[in-house]
Amino acid sequence: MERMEEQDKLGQNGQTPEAQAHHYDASKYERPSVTVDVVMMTLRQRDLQVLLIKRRSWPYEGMWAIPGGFVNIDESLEEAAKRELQEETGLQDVYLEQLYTFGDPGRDPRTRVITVVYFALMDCERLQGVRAADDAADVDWFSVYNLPPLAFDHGKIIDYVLTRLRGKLEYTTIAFNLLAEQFTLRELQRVYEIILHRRLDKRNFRKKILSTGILEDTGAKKMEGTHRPARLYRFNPAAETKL
Amino acid sequence: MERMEEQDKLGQNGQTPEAQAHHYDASKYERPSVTVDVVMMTLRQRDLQVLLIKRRSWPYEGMWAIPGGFVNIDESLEEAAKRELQEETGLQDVYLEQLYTFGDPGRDPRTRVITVVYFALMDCERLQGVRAADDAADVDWFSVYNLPPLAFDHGKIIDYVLTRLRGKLEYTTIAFNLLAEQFTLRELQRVYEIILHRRLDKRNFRKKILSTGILEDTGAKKMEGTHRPARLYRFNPAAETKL
DNA sequence: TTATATTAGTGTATGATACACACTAATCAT
DNA sequence: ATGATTAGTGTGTATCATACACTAATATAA
Repeated sequence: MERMEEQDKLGQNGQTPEAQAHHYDASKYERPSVTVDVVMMTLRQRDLQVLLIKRRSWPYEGMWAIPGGFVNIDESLEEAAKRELQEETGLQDVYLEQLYTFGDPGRDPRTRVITVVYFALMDCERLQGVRAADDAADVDWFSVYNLPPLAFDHGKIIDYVLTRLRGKLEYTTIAFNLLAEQFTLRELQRVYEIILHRRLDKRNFRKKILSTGILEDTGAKKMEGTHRPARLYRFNPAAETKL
Repeated sequence: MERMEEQDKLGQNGQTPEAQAHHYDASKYERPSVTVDVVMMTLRQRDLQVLLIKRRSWPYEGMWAIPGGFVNIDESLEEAAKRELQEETGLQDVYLEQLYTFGDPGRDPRTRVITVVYFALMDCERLQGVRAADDAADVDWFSVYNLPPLAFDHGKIIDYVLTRLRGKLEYTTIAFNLLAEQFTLRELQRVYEIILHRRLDKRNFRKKILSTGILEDTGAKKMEGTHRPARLYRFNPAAETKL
């Protein structure tokens, strides 16, 4: 009955496993590496897009991958994800959510890597210009509906993000993170349509959203193009009710 | 622009971070430990209960904790959780789901520990007798509605399990994992009532469950007590429709 | 054998929500 | 003034959620 050891995961003396290694089979306590990967998504060109980085070396050389990096010893997982986000897009204060942790041995042929996957949503207006100069051709946005060959298990990870995003769209206010501060109802509807990948009825959509009271009319209108101008709304987080 | 290193998480040569330590600030690559914790839940005595282990040493000596242990270098996270489950309850083929990964520095005062939390559901009939002899008083079942003082951030973790369990109850067939193969509709209703912690209307509950077609009448009846016997049903996973 | 206690099992009416569907309103350009 | 373009609006129908009370079948005890 190995419960004694299991109960007190780090042994009786509070030392790390390495310090106890001479008591045990050392391989038993060989440690996996921990990374965070961040799936960054935005709406561009009426499309749901994800940021990918082109790998320059083995393994999966030349394939595209989700950005990620090691968790430093003194930062939380979320801090690591935020750092990653900042390094890749220059943005802070972005919606960030932990998704799932992938840790199969063999998912990385080099060594055992356990990766905690976060996903981030940002509106592309804030993204304008920021890091636009960074077109060294090794980082780019791709449509989630038309992805290039992906390294590691990253295809599976993006599928999973999409499933979760669709699920949360129905009962949370997550969609607002993909829009600027002010937006028209049609723009909001387009967010839903692009993510759910199907048309929605305009009247029913407006009725449903407006009935929840999560939108505030700014009074302003969006004058653009040769047609009737649309009211601009703002998300009212105070009325954080369920959809 | 640190993208080069970030992109290729393990460096250009495929070696582990330790092997590269002389190139870098070593502390940057000091590695956290990774454990899995398994929140095992069952229905006993008309109550939702969780398995806890009493700590025998610092930190949190004498407090109760969720069972957990290191992830071995060659096993997947799920395999580690299954192993943990097997060690604590002797059961295999139990419902197991990854919940969330907790990794704040400081959540364990000894060293940096990132823990991937799984939760497991089991029916207490299978649990009968198994490991019943194991009453060394350092492992026991507790009502989730009346928990003892818990070590680490384990209170938060159990809260989180309960929230997720309640959410999934509404739109999945997760509840069946807490019952034996055959059960009456009243027993199923009781599972829902105990987890949601409120009374449900008998007629509406039966109507809803039966209308989904996920139950199969076994033909048998449960003869027990001095009252009308109840039909016994079986879960039909073929009709894995949504609730 | 009859009465009693106990839980199983059943239906209907009402309100709320989801869905399908087509025309008018306001602006810009010509 | 006209045409092109997108914004904005309401109603009827079907489906689903909810509230609610009595009869049925068994075991036990008188």
